[in-house]
This record gives sequence, structure tokens and C-alpha cells, in this order.
Amino acid sequence: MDIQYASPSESTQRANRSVSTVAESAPPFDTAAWLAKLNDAQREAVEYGADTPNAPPGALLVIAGAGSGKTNTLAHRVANLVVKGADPHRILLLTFSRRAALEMTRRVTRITAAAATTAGAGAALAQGLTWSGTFHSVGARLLREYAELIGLAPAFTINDREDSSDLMNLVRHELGLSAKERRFPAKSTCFAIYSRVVNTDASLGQVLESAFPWCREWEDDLRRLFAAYVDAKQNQSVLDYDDLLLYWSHMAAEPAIAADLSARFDHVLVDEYQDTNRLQASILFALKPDGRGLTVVGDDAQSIYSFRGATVRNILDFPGQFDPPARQVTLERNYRSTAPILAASNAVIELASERYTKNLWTDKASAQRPRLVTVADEAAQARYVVEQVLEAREQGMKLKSQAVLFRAAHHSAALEIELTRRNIPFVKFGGLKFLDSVHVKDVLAVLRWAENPRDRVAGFRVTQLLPGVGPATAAKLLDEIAARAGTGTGAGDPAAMATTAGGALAALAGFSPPARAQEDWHPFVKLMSSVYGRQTPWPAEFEMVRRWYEPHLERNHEDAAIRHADVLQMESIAGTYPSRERFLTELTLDPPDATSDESGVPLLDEDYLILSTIHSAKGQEWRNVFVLNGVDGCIPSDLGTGSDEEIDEERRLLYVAMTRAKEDLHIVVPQRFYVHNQTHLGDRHVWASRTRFISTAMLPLFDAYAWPRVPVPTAPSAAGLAAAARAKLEIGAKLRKMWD
DNA sequence: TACAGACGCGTTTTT
DNA sequence: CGCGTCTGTA
Repeated sequence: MDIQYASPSESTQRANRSVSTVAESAPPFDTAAWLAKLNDAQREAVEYGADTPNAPPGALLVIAGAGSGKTNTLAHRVANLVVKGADPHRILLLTFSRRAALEMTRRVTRITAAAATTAGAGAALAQGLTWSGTFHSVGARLLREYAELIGLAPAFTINDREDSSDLMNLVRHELGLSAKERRFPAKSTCFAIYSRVVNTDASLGQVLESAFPWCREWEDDLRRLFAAYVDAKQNQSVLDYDDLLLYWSHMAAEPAIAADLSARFDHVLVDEYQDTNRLQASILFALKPDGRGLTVVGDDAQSIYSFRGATVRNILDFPGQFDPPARQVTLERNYRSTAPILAASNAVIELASERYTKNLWTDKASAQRPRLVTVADEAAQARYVVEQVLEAREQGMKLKSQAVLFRAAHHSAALEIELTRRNIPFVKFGGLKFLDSVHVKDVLAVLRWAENPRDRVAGFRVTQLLPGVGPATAAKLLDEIAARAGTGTGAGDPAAMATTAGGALAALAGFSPPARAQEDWHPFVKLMSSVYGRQTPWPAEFEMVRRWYEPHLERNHEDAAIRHADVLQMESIAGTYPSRERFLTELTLDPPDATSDESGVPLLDEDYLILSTIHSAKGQEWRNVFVLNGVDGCIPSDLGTGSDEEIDEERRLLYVAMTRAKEDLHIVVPQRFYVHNQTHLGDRHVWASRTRFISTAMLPLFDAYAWPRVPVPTAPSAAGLAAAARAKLEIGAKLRKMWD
């Protein structure tokens, strides 16, 4: 989808033609040339309001279909604003992931560099693009800046989902909710409910009704639990993901801060707007109430994050939020995929019950229709993919240009085994994270506790690493620390934090540990006193923590060696961050999202195949794409067929997967696959049928065949059939005899 | 109170 | 199958 720069002769012509539109005072940029290769709609999106970059007009909505050059257009818009005189420090660019943010910065740099008469100017301009990141990471940064104004400790630590569930669990125990006669919802369910209430701006009752009907009976207890959970977070100076948005939103609504906050940014640009939720929208409206300088880009056909509270209404209702309504530009020309791939993708999305954008078009002709490949089972599916991938590589297509996509992380298990067996390097995106393993979490917990002695979840975890210390002892110790270190309210200044650390340390040193922990207690106190007192500079501190952790790792895990390698890897990552706080924050907000087989992450310059969940594949593209398990039960997932909305989201998911392909698309349909423990009967296989999203009427759009291609079977002879029937009878009789 | 082992339950996608 | 929770024992 990259839009190439115009050849010199072409750009000169275009430049001459539009030179009259460029103001006399235009900076030394070949302005027209670098916009020449954009199509009309893209150019409209890029140039809207750019002539008055410091007094921007009302909001802009760009509906950008898959492969329509969305990233490129947004990057050009940012570059153009900067070129026209906008201050890059005052541009806020919100993207979906850290990866997307980096990509955007890279492109803006390249574009401005290409446009600038001197390359140095372009680089300098883009380096000024300092406010670029996810909602959560930008929120964290702003909150640290304004922390003292809003009664937050600037050294707050951030809980990831696991940590948040753990805290929810601690609170649940304290309230005695775990000892109910009827089973109370699990900690992760409680947290999911809480998170949904926060993100969708709905009441607890509504959320329970619509998304967790089986928990309705617990509404009162849940409300009590959530209140206590919020208290606990505040006492411990801990924020969860949702708080980063929630505090930001409330801060932006506070008149005293709102003016300052919104005056900081002349332009706010948001990518993937279809996947934002109510809370995020409220932040935007608070930042730019009249819409001036606000640009959002997205595609309602690619909305796939409603499970996270995202609502497609955000993008659909966006224009009407402002008076006059937002300007709307639609990008419908696809630069990525061939016409047959696009035709099939369009057909899939066309059957959605609600659609808003028009069909995409392209002029990339190709004779190759997308393939719909039927294979016997998951093993055959893995073999098919491997063979096709290798064949494509033989013909010069790098592994990196090929990707295998799937609905759920575990769908790639069989393939991963086959790839490992055949020594094909791969990197997997999505699914279990590096950070989810216990040993990594253990080490991080020590660092988090060091950063914030009031962080109860961290302390709880760390203390129990010692032999002979369980939940009861840990709780006792943490109570003493809390008593001596005070609560988090009103905290914030370094002196208070020092008091907290001092109190925590005194409690640790004065604690009489259980007999079994005697020996380990002193080294433990020594470690904590060093980290609390910041006696060891970062990143040497990490090494110290690691050395302390090693014997505990050894004792608690059979496979300590493998885990130890992970810890060492983390240590090298730690070295690239300037401080403990930055390391912790960024690791929590932007965890490394790729895992690979045990041989370790391939070096960046090596060639490797991409495996990815469809969700993680968003925004990416490859020449050759395989979609695994194109069967009902996987796409759509069995778990996502409750309502029409859910089914539509599953359909969009398939659409997103298909539109990642540039040249060749394979949808693989195993006829049989195993379902684990779905019934009391244990594992069993089920006969699968093609995904409902590819109807029989759509089959002509595909090249449908079975693999391996078998020769047309010859009819068995009558004599042969008779013999076979006889054999079957005899075997049956033998088996029955075993039990006579 | 800690911990090992039994048991039973659910099981997607992610900042 | 893998995880979390429960039970029994030291």
C-alpha cells in the first residue's frame, strides 16, 4: 500500500501545475511534488485546514478502507502540517499500538525528509514529534506530569491485567466474598466486569444485563467489591490500565486543568478510531470540545475490539458531535490487494447486517483467485502451509513476506510443531506474552515493589517467594508495612516517598519471619534496603535483583535453566531503558508482543515466517497470507455467536484477515479438528464445516480445491467391497469376544 | 500455616 | 490440557 514517490519528471510537472496554490512565504519544501502521488481523496484529507496550521478548522473524519493508504495519508497529513508551520511539539498523535506509533514517526520523518530541500530539516522536524503513542502511554505520561495537582503520587505503578485481577482477588478475600455458599465470580471475571463498566460508561446493572447475565445475582456484592478495589488502588498508589484513561478523562474535565491541557496541543490525530471506546472518545471531546484541530481516522468495517468496550458508534456518530459537523473524507481505492482478493473480501463484508462504507476498488488485476483449501485435519493443514510457504520461498518470496493468521492463539499449535520440526524460523504475535510467565512476573514484582513500597500485589508476590512464607505471613507483613508507611492519599513529594520506603524497611527489618524463612530473611532485607534507598544505579540494580532471585528460581522450578535464560534476556532489555520507572511503565504498557520457538527470537536481519492472531495482524500486510481454520466454530468462534452484533464482529475479523493479503490468499478448511475436553467424554474430534461467512454463492470467487490433490478414485470392485465387508464383520466379532 | 496432590472446571481476541 | 481451587497432612 506504500504510495511511491513520483519520479522526478512527473513531480516537476505536478509541482508546476499547482505552484500557484502555494503561498509566497512557503518554506523551502517541494510541497506539491510530495503530494502528487496521493489520490484526490487522500490529498483532501492531507490538505484539509493545513493552510492555517495554527488556527485549525473543525474536526475531520477520514473513513479509510483496508489498504487504502491510511497510514500513509495520516503520515502525510502530519508531515504537511509540520511543513506548513505547525509546531511538532504541539501535535498529539494517538495510535493503537506502540508499533503503529513507531511506524508513523518513521514515515513522517521520511516524508518530510523527502519534501525538504535539506534532508536534515526533515529529520529535525519529525524528531520534534514527541507526543506520539497509545492512549494509555500518553495518559501515563500526562498523569505523571499533573500528578501532584490531582492528588496522585507521581511514582504510581501500573498494574497489568494479571496484577489487577490479583488485587481484585485480595480485596475479594478481605470482604469475605470468596467464602460465599454459592460461588462468587472468579477474580478475572470480576475484573472484566469492572473494566467494562469503566470503559463503556455504562452502569453496573446494564453491563451485567448485557454482557454477564449469569452474575446478575451478585450485583450488590460486586458494587461493594469495586468500591473496595478503588480504595485499595488509591491507598497503594497503583493504577490499572483503565485508570490511565479514567484519570485522564476526569482531569480533562476539570476546568482548571482542562484549559491548560487542551491548549498544549494544536492538533490531535487519532488512528484506528473504530476501535476506541466511550471513555477514549470523552477524552478527545474534552481536549477539543469544538473539534478544531481534531482528526480521526478509521474504518468501521474493521472494528474488532468490542470485547474491550470499543464501539463502532464512536466513528459513526463522530461527525454529528460537532456544529458544524465534522468534514468527512472517504478513501475507497485499495492499493494493497489484487482484484480477486478484494472481490472475495468485499463479498464477505457485504453480508454484514449493518454496513456504512462503500466497497473498495482496485486496478491491480490478477488471474489468481483466493484459494479455499480443504484438508483432512489440523496436521494436514500444518503440512499444507509449510509446503506452500517453502514453495513460495523457492520462487523468491521471503518468509517475512508471508504470514499465517488465526482466530485464537492456540490455533497455531500444530503448525508451530511442524515448523520447529522442519527448522523454519518463525515469530508469533499475539497470545501468551513473555511477561505472563511466573519468573518474569516475579522479577518485575521486586522492581515494582521497589518503585512503590505500597504496592500490595507486588509485595504479596515477592514475600511468598521465600520458603515457609505463604499468604498468611505475607499479609501480616504487608499490614505492618502499611501501618508504618502510611497510606497513599496526599502523597506525591519525594520526602513522603522516602518516609514510605523508610517505614517499609523498618517493618521488614523488625519482622520476625517464620522459622523456615530465617536464613533467607537477612539477604531479603538487604536487597530491599538497597532498592528502596536507590543505592545501586539502574540497570545494575536489575542484576542485583536477578542474583537475589536465582536461588529462589532454582528451588521453585524444575526447568530453572530455561526460565533463567528469560530473566537474562529481560536484563538485557532493561539495560536499554534509562530508569527503573521507565522500564516498568513501558514494559507494562507496551509489552514485547512476539514470542518464538525455544531457539530464541530470531535476529532481526534473519528471515522468518510471521504467525499472528488476526487481532495482532491489524494494520499489517503481506504478499502471501494463510488463514487457518476457516471453519464454523473458529471463525466465527463458538464463543462469539451469541448475538447478531457478535457474529458481525466475527465477520469483520475474517474480513480483516483476508484484506491483509497483497497477492495470494489461502483460507484453509480442515474437515476435522479436535476439541479439547468439550464434553465429559474427553477429547474428541468434530466434523467441521466451512465458515458461514463464505456462502455457497460466493464459491465462484474462490479457487476451491482439496489438498493433497488426490487422483479421482476408481470405484472399488464388487468383490473387493464384499471382502471388506466380511473383514469388518470379523473384526467386530473379535472385539466382542474380548469381553465374553 | 505451608504445601503437595486431587479435583474439577472452562477454554478468544488486548491496551 | 492447564490452570486455579480445595482438601488433607505435616
